Amino acid sequence: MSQPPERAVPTSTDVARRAGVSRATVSYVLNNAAAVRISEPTRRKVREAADELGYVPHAGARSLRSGHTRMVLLPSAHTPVGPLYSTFFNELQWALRRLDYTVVQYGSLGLDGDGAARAWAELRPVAVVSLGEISLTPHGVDVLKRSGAKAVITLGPQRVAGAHALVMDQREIGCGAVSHLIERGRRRIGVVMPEEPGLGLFSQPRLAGARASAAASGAHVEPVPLAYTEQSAAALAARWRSLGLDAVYAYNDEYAMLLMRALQDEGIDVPGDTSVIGADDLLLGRLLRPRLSTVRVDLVTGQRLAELVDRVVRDPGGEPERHDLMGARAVPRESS
Amino acid sequence: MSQPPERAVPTSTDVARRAGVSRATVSYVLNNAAAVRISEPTRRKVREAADELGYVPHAGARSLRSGHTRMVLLPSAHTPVGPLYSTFFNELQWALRRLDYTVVQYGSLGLDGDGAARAWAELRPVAVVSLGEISLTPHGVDVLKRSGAKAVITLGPQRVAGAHALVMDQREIGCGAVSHLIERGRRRIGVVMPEEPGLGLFSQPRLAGARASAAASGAHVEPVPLAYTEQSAAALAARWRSLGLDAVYAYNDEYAMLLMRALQDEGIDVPGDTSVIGADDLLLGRLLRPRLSTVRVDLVTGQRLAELVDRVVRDPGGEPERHDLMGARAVPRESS
DNA sequence: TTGAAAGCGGTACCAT
DNA sequence: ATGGTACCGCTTTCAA
Repeated sequence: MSQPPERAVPTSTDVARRAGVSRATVSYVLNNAAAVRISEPTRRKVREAADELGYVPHAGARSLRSGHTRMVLLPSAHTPVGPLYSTFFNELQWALRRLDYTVVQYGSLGLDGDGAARAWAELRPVAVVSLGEISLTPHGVDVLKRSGAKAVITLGPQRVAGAHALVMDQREIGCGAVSHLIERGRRRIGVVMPEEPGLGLFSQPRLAGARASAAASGAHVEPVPLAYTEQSAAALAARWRSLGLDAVYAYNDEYAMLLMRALQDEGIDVPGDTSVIGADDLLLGRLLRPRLSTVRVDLVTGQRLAELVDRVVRDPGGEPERHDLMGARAVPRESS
Repeated sequence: MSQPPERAVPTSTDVARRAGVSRATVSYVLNNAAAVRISEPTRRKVREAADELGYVPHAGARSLRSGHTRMVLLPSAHTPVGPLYSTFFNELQWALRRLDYTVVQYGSLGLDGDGAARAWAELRPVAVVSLGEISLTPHGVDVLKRSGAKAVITLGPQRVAGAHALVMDQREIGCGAVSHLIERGRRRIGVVMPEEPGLGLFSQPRLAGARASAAASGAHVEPVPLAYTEQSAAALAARWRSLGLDAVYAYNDEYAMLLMRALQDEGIDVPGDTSVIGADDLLLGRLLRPRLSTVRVDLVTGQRLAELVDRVVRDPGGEPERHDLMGARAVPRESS
């Protein structure tokens, strides 16, 4: 099929030569240019030539000429965990494609905020939608905008100067969890803080929300570190009684399941001795006994976010908006 | 920060003017060109000017000039499920970046094989590593190679003509699971087939492996459709006894956990009446009682795959190789 | 209806 | 040590 002898990549010049027309005509035909009328026979010749050569236009050359792209760049450091994010992500990509954008995820693992922004800017995306795993600085936002990005949108716990912010206030999750526990009469509440790196952007605001909620009713909140391993959970369970807590909000359902099992193995009754609540409403949480209470998060739909991206791209003039996008509500089951 | 009045994107010409040098010098300095010697004061002036302007080179223009890119494109349709894939994915991205590649995931949801290949080819990636969620055709491979891709690597259940194939033979998973069940003395084995779309590329070969393994010992294999919902699991459990099966390999741990719980709720003893085994070795599987047996999959490390990509890019001449990359072995716990 | 030509931003050869 | 310049592939204006 493909010879080593470096077959040259076919260009529009090759197509033109093969079809016996000029490069201009090739461009007109292949882009269905409305402004000019090209005869049907010519169109066919051009298309055939392009097909036979396996011609594919060079996106870089095109963007160089036109001065813009239709690329929406989604930075991704850790691929987002959980079905919540992946559903959202897929929706967003699908909706953006329908709006005729090219959606590209840029793996930015191991890049700092400004370095990442520079790397993204090299691709001249028309929009950047950051899910907040990588911390975008105000300076990074500026670099992107100077490089031609019409829309820089952050979707995360905090807003960033200069960017349109879709604030997913993670505090609401911690708040919802702890409020529920307090309603259940709990007063000394542990909040699991995952030890895994990269989760701080989520766990910190969740803790803050938990604190706020507790402060309002004079309850006590105690951060509890936990790694996502059985050993770590067992160790925590072993010293659980000494902590004197009567409830725990365990970051999300996965950590909650892990901890709940460890507590049970230690002979601690859930929810009798200790209430447990997670977050994300994973199906698996319903399989445990007692069924895991959780906080359900209502994320913005990918569809709506795609529409916002498109609106900002078309009219970049507007002031950076701030939207609150997340609703969180406790779903009591049996573990609390 | 950013005015509506369309501030022009700074180019190397702007940097040159501001630094009082030529564009050539700017290029030399910013790329640390070894061939030419530029005085230190000039270097500083150029760098300062670039900084002040927020200059970021245009990747498209660069690739146009140089005739190649360092982009490795990873098509992604459904973001891969499970910690196995995401770990692998992150490793791969990280390792490729260390080799100085730009890693980009291209969301291809809703594109057919050839359309997708064309879309990818427009970006002129130097390599494409397809995880097999999108079906790459031989023609698609050819389009990519003609557009300059040095390496087209498929990582999936089947090989594709023209591409280097890293065959992850999913059959081994089904084979490992069913062999284990047969060793345990089981003879009538259900194989869960997820009803969710997009999983067929994985579930079909797993079933084939299960069949192959069963045929060798005269055991019976029965495909059992199951959706990832509690209702579906309950319905299946309700008619379980009528199926007359004494074991089930449930695609992966998530489906296995779901089904095991439903069977238990139906009063069916696991593993007494029915053995259950999953795959992927999720931590959560160990939290259930009985602990879930599973098949652990040893995927190629991202590091090694990155090295292969790099090798093929540097020496594209070689014949498409075929590597077998996956080892699978049963991890018996308590459910089988 | 079609073609010639300029120019987008960056690189690298060849002069100076 | 630095500058002038041709060229990469594509689009689009203008002329024929």
